[in-house]
Amino acid sequence: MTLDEQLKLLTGPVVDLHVLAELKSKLERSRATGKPLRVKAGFDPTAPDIHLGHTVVLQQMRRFQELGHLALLVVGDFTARIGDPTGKSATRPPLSPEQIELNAKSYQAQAFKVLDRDRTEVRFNSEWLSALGTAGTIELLASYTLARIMERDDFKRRWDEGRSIALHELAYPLLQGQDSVALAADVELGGTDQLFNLLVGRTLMRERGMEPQVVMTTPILEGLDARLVDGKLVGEKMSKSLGNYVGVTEPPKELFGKLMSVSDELMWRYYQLLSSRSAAEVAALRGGHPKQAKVALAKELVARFHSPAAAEEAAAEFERVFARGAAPEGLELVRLPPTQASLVEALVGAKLCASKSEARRKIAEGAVDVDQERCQDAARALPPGEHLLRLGRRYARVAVG
RNA sequence: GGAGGGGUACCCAAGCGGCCAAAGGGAGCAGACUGUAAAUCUGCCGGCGUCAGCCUACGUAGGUUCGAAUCCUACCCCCUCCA
Repeated sequence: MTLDEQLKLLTGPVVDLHVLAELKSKLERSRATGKPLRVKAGFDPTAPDIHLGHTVVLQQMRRFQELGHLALLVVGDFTARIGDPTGKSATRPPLSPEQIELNAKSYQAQAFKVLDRDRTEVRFNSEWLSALGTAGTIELLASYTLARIMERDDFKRRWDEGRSIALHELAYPLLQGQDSVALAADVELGGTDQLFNLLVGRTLMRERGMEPQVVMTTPILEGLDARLVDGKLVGEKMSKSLGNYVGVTEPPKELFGKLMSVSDELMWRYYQLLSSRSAAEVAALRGGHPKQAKVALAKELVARFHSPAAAEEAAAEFERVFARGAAPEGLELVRLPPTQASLVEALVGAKLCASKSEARRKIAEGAVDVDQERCQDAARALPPGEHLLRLGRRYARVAVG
């Protein structure tokens, strides 16, 4: 791959880049010397489960790995005691060491679904930050001024609004920057909300007489409900609390189904930020049928977080259930006593409806199939034996008697 | 401490004595359409009920009234302004 091609690959999904020329020369030098670049990304072990949004940075890291570079995954076990104030309106409570360790473990396990383990170094920042000591800490703090720290938007806002800012929070960007110094990072990656912290790392390195790291930020991933409005993709960020996320540990069927439900526009966004496919491959998919592209994306991600076999299975099941309208496999048989042999009661018993009233309504709406045939008779009784019920996309198998 | 505004169903939000199980929007569910979706259109959207009706609901507890989400009293909780 030529240098220009590499640059194109690496900068494609990136929002902020400081500084292109430096990235270029670093890549050139690496190629000439055969020495891989040290590409750093840090995370706070504060959230135990990660979703696709968290993997955007990892995916970017992966691109570097594929060009032969080294990923430095920094576990902020020390800084987690402070809590990154980014985007937070209040001082955060510190985590217990046990919780930090647990989260760090699960995060790593999930991160390696994206990263190449052989080209990754996992480092805990307590390793060098603990060793800093009081003298070292003061020295570190001395290298930055309050005015510069207060340039950061969220600090400034909290200050202006008269909310409290604890002194240790001001140290967070410096400690993160110290990570870069300690690791002699060539590049640091992070979400756009990390820009300030990443740039502090640059400054700090320069002040220590080191070659400053290149800083790249990746976009915040839109959630599943993002839609096209007036030709623009509009949507909240993916987050658990908004319920528009895909967790990387979700079961294959779940993952596949959620990805198939996104709008076409969002699919292309996901391709850009989450897929490992080359630009040429994606371009080819754009020329084909959108559904095929969506299936390919869903398969790729299920394969990544589970296995290729699981991806094939999920795809086949999806095709069977949704495209052909068949009942899914492995349906649990719900047994009903003969006294509850009415269709209405069966729908409730099989948990397809929350109440009999709802069941009656759904039957009247023509939403219910009994043994593959639509039934609009709310008074219908089920004869003894097995029956297949369907309400919308959900099925249930019931046995009467 | 003073002055005011407000608490309505999953969420936002109208209603301000009967026609209110409570407008409208969002979310959700279903139907049509499709490429699986999205967008769009349609229906439903407290519970029970052989659909007449019954029960539970408008911060909490009482009261006035034939009748209250709507009026009164007390209490709890939020928010804004002044000090």
